[in-house]
Amino acid sequence: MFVLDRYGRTPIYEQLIEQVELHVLNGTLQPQDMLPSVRTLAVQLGINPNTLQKAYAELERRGICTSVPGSGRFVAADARQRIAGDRRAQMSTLAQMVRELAAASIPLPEIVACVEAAYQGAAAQAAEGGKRL
Amino acid sequence: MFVLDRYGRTPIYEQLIEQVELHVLNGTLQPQDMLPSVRTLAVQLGINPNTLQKAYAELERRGICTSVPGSGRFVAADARQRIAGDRRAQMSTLAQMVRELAAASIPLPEIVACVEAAYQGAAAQAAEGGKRL
DNA sequence: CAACCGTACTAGTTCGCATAATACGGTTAA
DNA sequence: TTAACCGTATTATGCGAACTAGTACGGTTG
Repeated sequence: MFVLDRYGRTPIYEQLIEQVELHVLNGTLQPQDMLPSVRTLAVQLGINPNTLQKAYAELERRGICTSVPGSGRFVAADARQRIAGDRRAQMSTLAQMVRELAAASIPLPEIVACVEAAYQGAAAQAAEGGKRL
Repeated sequence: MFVLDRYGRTPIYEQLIEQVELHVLNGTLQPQDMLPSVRTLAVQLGINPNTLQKAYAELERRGICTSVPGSGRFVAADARQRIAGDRRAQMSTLAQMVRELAAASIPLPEIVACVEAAYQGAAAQAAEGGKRL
């Protein structure tokens, strides 16, 4: 359910945040679902519980999940909307990347084709995920 | 000519690499142009010569510039092509980002519009730069 | 009561980045 | 030729972020 890159530059806790969000977006994690507990998932991934705690705390700060001490941690009802909102704001990053490609004289159609292909691929995968529900 | 962000997460030496490449792409730096010397630029930017050395060494490894000990460091003849090639390879990163936006249910037309706008903006800026040469 | 859950805190390690200081060899021009 | 540049190399150091380790406390569940 979670795959970590131990050697990249992105911290583990950010990778965890990213992956939880992706699971929420593609429906693997639904509202009210319980997230794996700090201890069990830490053991399963071979990382320190504190690292996981940090990721969960950040997810909670973003309103993507809520914690119930003694019981567990659950996906918020409006988690998907919150994440989608954040992603929309992220589009400025996409724009920056496109500007750099433009500076490299990479033709616009090539970029657009790449974008559309990626989008179609993701949409297909989402449809796959939908069947599982 | 160079602007650094001292507080961001990206290392200074990577920012330097990025900016040199951008200057090559937009024509501020032309083939055979001499790059600022390690010492002078280090003083000018208020950074350590070693940090600059690291950036220059990486640029050289990529074949974007060549060093002539005792004389200076110069932009390679095919620097622009090399950078453009690297950027083309970078498009997988762009695709990944698009997939995430797709997962967030952000409509494709919205993404494409953003891409085209960014591209047009960059193209316009490139035309501006061209006039200066 | 036992076995979970989240939470909090302190301490210590590791690693990359940046700095500091110094030294060596080659080129250029006065 | 000598001074003033150039690139290059080496060693030591400081620093902060990320991560680990260990421990402790309170709440919930069965």
